[in-house]
Amino acid sequence: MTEQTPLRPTRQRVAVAEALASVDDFRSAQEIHDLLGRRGEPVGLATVYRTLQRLADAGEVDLLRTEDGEAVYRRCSTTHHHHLVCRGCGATVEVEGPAVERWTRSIAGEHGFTDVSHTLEIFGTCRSCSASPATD
Amino acid sequence: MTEQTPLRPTRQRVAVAEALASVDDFRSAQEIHDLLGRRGEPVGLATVYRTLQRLADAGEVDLLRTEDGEAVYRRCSTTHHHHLVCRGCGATVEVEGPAVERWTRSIAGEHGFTDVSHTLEIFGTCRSCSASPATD
DNA sequence: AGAAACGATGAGAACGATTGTCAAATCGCC
DNA sequence: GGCGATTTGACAATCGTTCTCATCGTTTCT
Ligand SMILES: [Zn+2]
Ligand SMILES: [Zn+2]
Ligand SMILES: [Zn+2]
Ligand SMILES: [Zn+2]
Repeated sequence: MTEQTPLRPTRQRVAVAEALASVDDFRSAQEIHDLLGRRGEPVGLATVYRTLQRLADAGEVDLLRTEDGEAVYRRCSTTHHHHLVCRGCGATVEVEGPAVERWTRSIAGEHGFTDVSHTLEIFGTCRSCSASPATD
Repeated sequence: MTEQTPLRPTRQRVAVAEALASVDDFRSAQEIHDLLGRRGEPVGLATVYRTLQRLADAGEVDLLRTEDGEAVYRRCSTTHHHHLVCRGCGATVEVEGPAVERWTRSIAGEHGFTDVSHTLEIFGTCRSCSASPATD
């Protein structure tokens, strides 16, 4: 349906994908851009943005917004899931909750809503962060 | 604890609060600012931003981020709840789900996370919007 | 009342994330 | 080896939001 032109695996796109694969938490476009620069395979900022958007649209990476609205991306499993994210270090755990899925669908149905989607993120302080006060 | 100086009910603050009370869906700071302007009681944009933040901090309004990261506010009930929002017209329904609350807490606990909070929003197309194709 | 003290306001500058522009580089293919 | 289509990246432009700071309104002395 929303069929795209098959995208080309350019050096830049590969680099962005690898950068994402090499970290385990959510990163912003700027962070990826910096990471790549430091790593010696510079990719233009605009290209990083474009690539991340494509990946997100294609469902290959998850996108979420930090509390101050910044977009951050993460390479995740492809099945539907949610995230448990540490506010301190960003450590992320993918979680699933069939009951929640059912609940959102049914409550939306009760109110006559169709074409339903949802966002659900859980934030907290992970074990190691509650041990060490904060390396700020 | 996070005790603030008791804020003063200035004309501007009252106006912002009334504007929020007069609508039933989520609105951005800019929208509130425009609304007030049109309504004949102009309030500086910076003041609108400041006021909305205060209200949100005080828990008197709910804040959420649109898909493109913009902050939008709504006067809501003061108990913990979530939202069912129409992507077409913005119509909003407050919903509660004790089971979800329990689930998030327990899953976070299982992973050793403490100090847990969460966000959960449901989006869909409301009855009247699925009837009329879209006034775009 | 008059003055100091202090919070509150608003016009405009500053900011930071994101997107747009467009000429130059790269690729697929003949 | 050339050509049109795609992609890139330096840079400008946008846009929501925050900051600055001179000014204003209240409250609190005196
Ligand atoms: Zn994920
Ligand atoms: Zn889900
Ligand atoms: Zn609400
Ligand atoms: Zn909840």
